[in-house]
Amino acid sequence: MEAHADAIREKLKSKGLKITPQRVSILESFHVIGDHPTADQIIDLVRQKNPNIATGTVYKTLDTFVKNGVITKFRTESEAARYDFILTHHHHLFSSDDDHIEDYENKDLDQLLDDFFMRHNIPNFKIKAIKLQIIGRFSPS
Amino acid sequence: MEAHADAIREKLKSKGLKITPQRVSILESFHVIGDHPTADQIIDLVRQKNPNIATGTVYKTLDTFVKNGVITKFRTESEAARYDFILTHHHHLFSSDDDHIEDYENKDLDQLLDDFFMRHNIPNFKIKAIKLQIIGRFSPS
DNA sequence: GTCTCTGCAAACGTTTTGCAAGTAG
DNA sequence: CTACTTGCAAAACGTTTGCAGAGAC
Repeated sequence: MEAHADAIREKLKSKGLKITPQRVSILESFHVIGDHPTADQIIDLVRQKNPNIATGTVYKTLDTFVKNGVITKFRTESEAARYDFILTHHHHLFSSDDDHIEDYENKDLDQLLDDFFMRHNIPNFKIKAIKLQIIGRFSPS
Repeated sequence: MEAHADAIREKLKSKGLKITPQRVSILESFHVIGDHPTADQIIDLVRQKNPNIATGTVYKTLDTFVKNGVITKFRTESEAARYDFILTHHHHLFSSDDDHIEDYENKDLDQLLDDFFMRHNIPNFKIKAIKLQIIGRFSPS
């Protein structure tokens, strides 16, 4: 029934995490919401199928996933943290009008930045990662 | 006594904001804390000289300052928002070990990014600003 | 004198915690 | 069987709000 269920079980197993219905539900929700959900959005969605799931459980689970490299967590201008199912290095486009966020991935850009900082070393600082926050306006396509 | 007091009064006046001891204290605190303080750090510092200042007042004041372009506000991986006294466009270096943050400003970098996105247009998106989060490790100088 | 700002306390939204009961392995 | 996970409720944390009194201009 759920197309991603097997892949999700595999992923949990490969990280040495126990497979529970709650965990599977939470990971499935990323495929439905797609975007970059807040904990609250995940709770709402998961409760449609599993009304008894506790708020604390979702937070603990998301935390476990972040710690085990299943998902990542980031923050925007607004209060609530957001979770990201995509693990490969990427940047974000932020709408200046609302909370909408999209991914942006471009190897040339990353190469350009690498080259730049190779040439312009920052004193007493060793770069581990560079993330761009690209703020602007989405226009209807 | 306070070296920056006059400049601060000028700045408030130029923005059409009333000059109150609380507002002056809060702006002075940026020169003491230097870094990128949280509201909480500002409250602690301001209370050393002005023990009666209310939490709500500090938040409201910081908000007023942001709205009037006196300071800016941004978020990091951690919970609390941070405030920035520097208004010119700049990027941030984030310590991967602790909460330390430093500014990074480089016109060449900004030019490089402008050129890049001029050549690589993002469909249905109009860029307004680009902020780099440069994550890494500060080494003792 | 007017209008804004301040202090206070209550409340809000998000997230964390402690613990007893439940469940995956 | 054991260790980890869940549900629940309380509380912690950062922040916002409403209001009455105080203060800047």
